[in-house]
Amino acid sequence: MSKANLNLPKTTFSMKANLPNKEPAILDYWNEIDLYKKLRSLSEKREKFVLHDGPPYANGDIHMGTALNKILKDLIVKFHQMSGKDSVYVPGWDCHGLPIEWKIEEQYKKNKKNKNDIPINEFRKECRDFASKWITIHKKQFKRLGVIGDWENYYSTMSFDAEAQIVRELGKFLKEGSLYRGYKPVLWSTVEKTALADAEVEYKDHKSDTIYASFKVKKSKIEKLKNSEVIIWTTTPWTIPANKALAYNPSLKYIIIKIEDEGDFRGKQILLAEDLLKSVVEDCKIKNYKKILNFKGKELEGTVCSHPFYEIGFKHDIPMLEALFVTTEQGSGVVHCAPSHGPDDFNLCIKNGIKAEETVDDDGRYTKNVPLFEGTHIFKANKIIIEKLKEQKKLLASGELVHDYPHSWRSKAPLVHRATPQWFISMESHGLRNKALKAINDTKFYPNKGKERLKSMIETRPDWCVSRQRVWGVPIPAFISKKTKEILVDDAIIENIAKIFEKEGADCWFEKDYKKFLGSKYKPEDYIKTTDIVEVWFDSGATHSYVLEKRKDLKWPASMYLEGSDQHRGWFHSSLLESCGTRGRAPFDSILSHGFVVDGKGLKMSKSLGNVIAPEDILKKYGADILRVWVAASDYSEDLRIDYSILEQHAESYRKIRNTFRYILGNLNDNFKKVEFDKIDVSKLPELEQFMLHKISNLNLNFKKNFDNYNFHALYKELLNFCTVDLSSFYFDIRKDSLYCDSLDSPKRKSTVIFLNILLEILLKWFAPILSFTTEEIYRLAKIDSKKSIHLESFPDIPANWNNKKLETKWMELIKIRETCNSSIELKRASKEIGSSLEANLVINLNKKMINLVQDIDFSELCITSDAKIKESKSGEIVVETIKAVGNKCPVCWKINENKCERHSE
RNA sequence: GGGCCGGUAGCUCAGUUGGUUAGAGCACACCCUUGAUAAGGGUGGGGUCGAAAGUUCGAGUCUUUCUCGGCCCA
Repeated sequence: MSKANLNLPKTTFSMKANLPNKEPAILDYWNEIDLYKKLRSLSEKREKFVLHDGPPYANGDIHMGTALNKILKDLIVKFHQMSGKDSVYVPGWDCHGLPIEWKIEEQYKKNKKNKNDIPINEFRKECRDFASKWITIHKKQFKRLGVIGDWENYYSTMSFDAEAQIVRELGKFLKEGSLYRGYKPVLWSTVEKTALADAEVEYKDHKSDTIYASFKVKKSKIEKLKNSEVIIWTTTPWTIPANKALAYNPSLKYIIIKIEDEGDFRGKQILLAEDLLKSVVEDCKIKNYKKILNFKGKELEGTVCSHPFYEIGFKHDIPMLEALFVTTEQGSGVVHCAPSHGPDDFNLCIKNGIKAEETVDDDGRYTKNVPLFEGTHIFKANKIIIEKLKEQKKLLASGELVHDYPHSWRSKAPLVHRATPQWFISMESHGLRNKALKAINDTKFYPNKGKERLKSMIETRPDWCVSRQRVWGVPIPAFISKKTKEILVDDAIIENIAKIFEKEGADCWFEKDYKKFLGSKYKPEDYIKTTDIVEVWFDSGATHSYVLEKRKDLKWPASMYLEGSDQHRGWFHSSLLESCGTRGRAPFDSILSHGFVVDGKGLKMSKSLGNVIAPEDILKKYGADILRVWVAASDYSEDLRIDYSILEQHAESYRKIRNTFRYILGNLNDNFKKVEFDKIDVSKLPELEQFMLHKISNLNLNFKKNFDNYNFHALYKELLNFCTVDLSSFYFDIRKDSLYCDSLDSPKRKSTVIFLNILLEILLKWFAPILSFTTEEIYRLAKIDSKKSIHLESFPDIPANWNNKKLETKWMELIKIRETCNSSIELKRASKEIGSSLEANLVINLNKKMINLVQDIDFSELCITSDAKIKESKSGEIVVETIKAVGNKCPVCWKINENKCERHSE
């Protein structure tokens, strides 16, 4: 061995990653070899793991949240695949719905076209094309992240199969009887005679009539309230005929006062919130009054009033209901509730078993459900109502108020909340709520807190409103009898509609002639075809039925649903309800939810704050593997912070890992030789290698444990620490001497090479799900196997005999001694006596017991010094002396010897 | 405004049922190396555990209030 034939590392694996350039080539390669197909045929007979993709909305470029979601999914899919499952991933898209409809309308607006002039199916086609366009774009963006899935056979909620199955699913609720027609307030324009979405609403000033009206108390636990009247304030007097309840806040303080002024209210007692007494007295010009009683709102429980128009035919009871939305900002502290004319009112009433009804028709006129006022237009009703209230001595005051009020963006006309006929799925009629709650109990949640979150939502949610008055969606496949007004319930018709949709898509529903849906059994002239569409949460909530159940490569239920934590109210929620309603259990075995992406300070990303980072920027600057590291290293159970300094930290870690691989490859000269793990005679290896195998064995146990709990950030950290602490600064540093300066046939060097081969294979596999591109680069460069891709591999089986607890105890001691040696060397270095540790000789003072433990250990090897001697001492303390080595520096191994170098002199 | 979740070194994260002086890696500083070299090694500094009050012999950990942030609802 001479200086000329030193075994210095040599590799074609570059130190610089250059990921933004290299990754696309690897993507091409995966495409070329058809990796997804290979994965499937490879794992044909294995147990399935199905992560069912929650469909993103096919609209707009992906953002960090979507990138996080897809990468996290890909991590889990790959981990399961490599742990021996058939881990199938079929991406999907959510396509129907208002935002796309809205986009198309915007385009019309720009071109001065009117939506109403366009045939419905022409409009729907444009929506479909729009969604398709975005699916293509998304697909490319998701693939770029390294996500492997069945991109060619993705699913979408607008495929004909999906549209047909959504009809069948709805049919099941219809047949069961839990799908019913009811009423619910929506924002309505009486001018355009249509419902408006939030995005179509403009808020601007509007002058409203205001009134203080009174409701006589009929029944109460509070004795003094029995002769009193409850005061309400409203800016919509015309809703008074639709009043069904009054709302109070249980935590507010209320007061009863007696009015002593002349007029309709002389001698009457009225109830209001104490905090609003001053403003009510002022508004109503009450001059003389007496305070009668104070009490907490809670005591109002069970109080019932009668309608101000009781005497003229409004005989129904008006219960007082507890509601937190009642505040002391304005009014009287009691809110008048017309469930047909306000979302708050509606929700409160439905919770208390009071249903909304159709009180106002499309044009804005009272219906026959409103006695006395039928046919009157609501915009002309205020005056009449105020007059009637006065007549009934129930009007305390009236006035006017200019305030922010919703208007139609198109006609600029003021809007109203109006109860319109809607389709609901009952939470109670067929025990849906209980089924869903049980299903939650049977589901595993990661993190566990998701369980409570979903449960509390299901516990309190009202019936599910599944209809929308829109065009871009699946039609509600129902016919209503002209004669009996009953809904046609017939399995054969539903199946017939579904069959037709399967062939033609749902567009055909909107064609004039609907005879073909009814077949020969029913006459089209006897029925009205509904024009509502299904709300999109039902579309996506039913994906399990047309994706998981229908596809042979998948299974029902899914192993996992994985989405952002907002989906507890979204997809998790709707999927759970849909599936419990139709199949009696959840469509998933487990749910994993992740937090939101926020900036480096924990603030949400927004254009106005200027803290938005697009995945595209990161891909250009760092590459997908860095983004994947960020996902793996972050704790997804909370919000995930990201900014360029955070990314820089992760890029730094990546470089460390990359250099770990580079060291191994260099010392193997890119020449990997497969080692059969269970054929190694561990006891024949040097103790250092035995110890490292033990480390691997330990790490493997933690790797599995962390994967079982989907604890990726812990898993990644352990891998990273292994690279930096155990390998780079310990094992690699020590073994450089043997690798560089021992002859190729030296047993120690050969053992080292065996270990490096083992290490390379294991590390590559462990890192593959995270560093999908980099591990593939190495896998191909080092020709690890003929399998064509690292992603076709499985995690290594670590032989049980690699674990060696006894050796670990011993080596923990050795490492402690090594640390003391380093401290001692550092002292000499600081005083400039030595530079390199090879310029040092060590004298290590140990007690008898320790000496016995370390007798076969060469500390000059462990500490990379020229010499190390052990001296016996009495004390249990480790004391190390560093002495400057004198002699000749061997030109080969650089060790300093008084005599010739034993290894490197002929 | 309400419900839920969270705040531990510059960053990413540990921190058991309350119990020594709160840990790791990265980053940083200094030194060494120049045979992993736009690499590698060594040593070291750095925290009022979001704030305050309380319970306790003892609080990062339990209670209350406040504050900041996130999601959902209104």
